[in-house]
Amino acid sequence: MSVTIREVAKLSRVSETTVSLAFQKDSRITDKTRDRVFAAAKRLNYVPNSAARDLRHGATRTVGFLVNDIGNPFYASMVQVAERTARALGFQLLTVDSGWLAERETAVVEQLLQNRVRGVLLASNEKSDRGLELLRAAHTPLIAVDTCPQGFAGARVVNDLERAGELAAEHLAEMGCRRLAFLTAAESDASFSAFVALRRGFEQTAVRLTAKAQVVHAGLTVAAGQTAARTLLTQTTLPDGIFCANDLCAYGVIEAADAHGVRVGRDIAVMGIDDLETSALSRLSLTSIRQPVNALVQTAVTALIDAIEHDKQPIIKKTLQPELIARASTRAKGER
Amino acid sequence: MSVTIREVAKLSRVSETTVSLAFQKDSRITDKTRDRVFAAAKRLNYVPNSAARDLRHGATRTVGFLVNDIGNPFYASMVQVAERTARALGFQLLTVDSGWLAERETAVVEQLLQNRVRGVLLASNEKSDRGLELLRAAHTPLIAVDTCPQGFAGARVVNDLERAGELAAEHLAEMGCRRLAFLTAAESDASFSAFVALRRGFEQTAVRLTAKAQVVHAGLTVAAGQTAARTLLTQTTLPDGIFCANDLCAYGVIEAADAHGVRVGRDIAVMGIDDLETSALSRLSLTSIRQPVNALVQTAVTALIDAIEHDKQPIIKKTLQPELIARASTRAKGER
DNA sequence: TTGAAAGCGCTAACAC
DNA sequence: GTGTTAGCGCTTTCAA
Repeated sequence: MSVTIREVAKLSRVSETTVSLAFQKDSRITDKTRDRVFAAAKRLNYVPNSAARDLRHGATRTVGFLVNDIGNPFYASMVQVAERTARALGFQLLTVDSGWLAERETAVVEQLLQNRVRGVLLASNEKSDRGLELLRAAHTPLIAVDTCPQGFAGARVVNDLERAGELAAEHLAEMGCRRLAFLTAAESDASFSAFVALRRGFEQTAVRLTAKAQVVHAGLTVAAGQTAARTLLTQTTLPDGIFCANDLCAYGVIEAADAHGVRVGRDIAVMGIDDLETSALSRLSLTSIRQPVNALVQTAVTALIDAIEHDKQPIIKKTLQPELIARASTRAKGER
Repeated sequence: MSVTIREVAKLSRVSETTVSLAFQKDSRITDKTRDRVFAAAKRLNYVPNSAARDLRHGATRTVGFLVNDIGNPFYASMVQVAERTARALGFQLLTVDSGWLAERETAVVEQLLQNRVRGVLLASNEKSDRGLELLRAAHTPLIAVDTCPQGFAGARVVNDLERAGELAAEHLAEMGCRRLAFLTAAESDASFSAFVALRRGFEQTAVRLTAKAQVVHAGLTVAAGQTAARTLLTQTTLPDGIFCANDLCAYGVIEAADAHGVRVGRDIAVMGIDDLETSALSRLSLTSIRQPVNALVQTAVTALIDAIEHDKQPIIKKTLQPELIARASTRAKGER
């Protein structure tokens, strides 16, 4: 197969130990020997085998990251930050994608365990509890990021999504809206804690400030928002303030509203959450809620790796505050 | 550390061999023994250690994917498709992100080699040749996807980006534009083959149909397109047809044009490439070039794994054709 | 049908 | 400062 330490040892006329020590920059090795070893290694294109090293060490230098949908820009940027943070701390990141599916979630958790990841970042809300069970049974250090699975008592670095829901309802009420609606994820995904929290915050505040809010199962894509909004806009009493479970969905609502001749920001207020780069474009100018993704992921990865290095369970419980970014899609009545 | 095959063997009162065989569903093991083994394994929460397995086998079941920027939706969706395709074929995917940086590119290639990936999908255009050299020295099966590094003679499944550039220039010319401009990546990244190919196709066709095209270094983000366009729009003779190296950049151009009172689709035509979901929104309605990402990645991963399974180098050379999606951002003079 | 033993590539005692 | 040796968890002859 591939070049081993043995061949490097042979070529540089030292023992395997010496080669190993040279690669670990052990101070016992002379510069001269080290150079000889490195020269041989380079000539042979030797690359250490991490499986062998890990096996010997009894531990890897890998952390896992479980996300729902890596194709979604929100998760993709989390993965990017996580990878860099982990790398800077000497760990590699193994990202797996559950695709919002229970069965795949267990499959990928199993994959992480087979790979003996030292810790796991959880940004996937469990459909089943099986994955969590497995991780717990393995005593794998765990940190929930972004949102926290229902009934999960462990460490977390999360966005205050209930507060985000409140912010949304408060803002819409303040802008003069009286018939609020929340467009959440598809029926099958709406039980995920993120959406539950958003909904709770939104509904409670809506009830307090205006009236009972309508909840509609839409989805997290432009197409889903569009479809849901089409139905909504043909109702006899249409809502005048719509909060979507993400920005993409809100784009779909805007699209449908435009098509129906309903003026966004005048007849109806629309807002989302995630604050994607495109939401700031003046043509969309979507009011959104920004989540401090970078800080979130950096904090989580750092805490996770710290726990790993100190051989303890992570205990961090941090809640980051969302920020409302008001734009033209939700203008006050007076300004209309 | 973690539970090993030995403990499962002990609990189920068989040898380690039997446990191993049982897990491989070897036909020599009786159903009865198998059940006993599985029961014990479950009780102990045994999960096989893939490092040990791989070491013994002398080979992993992992393929690597090297991308430039996983935060970019275009790459993110490639990763998602690659992961699923690989999983379906019994391989796991190890994704690494070069961040467009030469040094990181070599670092992550080294990481892939240490992990003994059996093959690599290359969607990162090399800044240095070092990464490629390493991979070649290791005889790692390699397939370039999306675009092909300069001077790379190996297997590839690519988009015909030169043709994409032609399509863009042809379309703009047909729409009546006479002063074309190409907004490419930042100076430091513009030598990547993808942008070189786009530029070549665009310039050659522009020269043939209209006049010499202007080339401007912008970048691949909204902000970059906006900045570049601001400069461009204050020129004495501004271009009337702009082709951007991706959709995000084009959004930035539209934003700047709106701000300058230059009417997109009337005074100026703007188009991009990638055809992001948001480009179809009527408020943006960005003409773009669609690349068959799913087919591309599926084909590449399948070919790569096929080569791996048959212990040969991949030889596929496939070029997929881009498709122009005309929208309102580039309307014909007559329709204005 | 099951078990004993060797070895994948590497590291860490321990000896020299 | 360098070498010898054992063993990480697993699979795979080969023997029983």
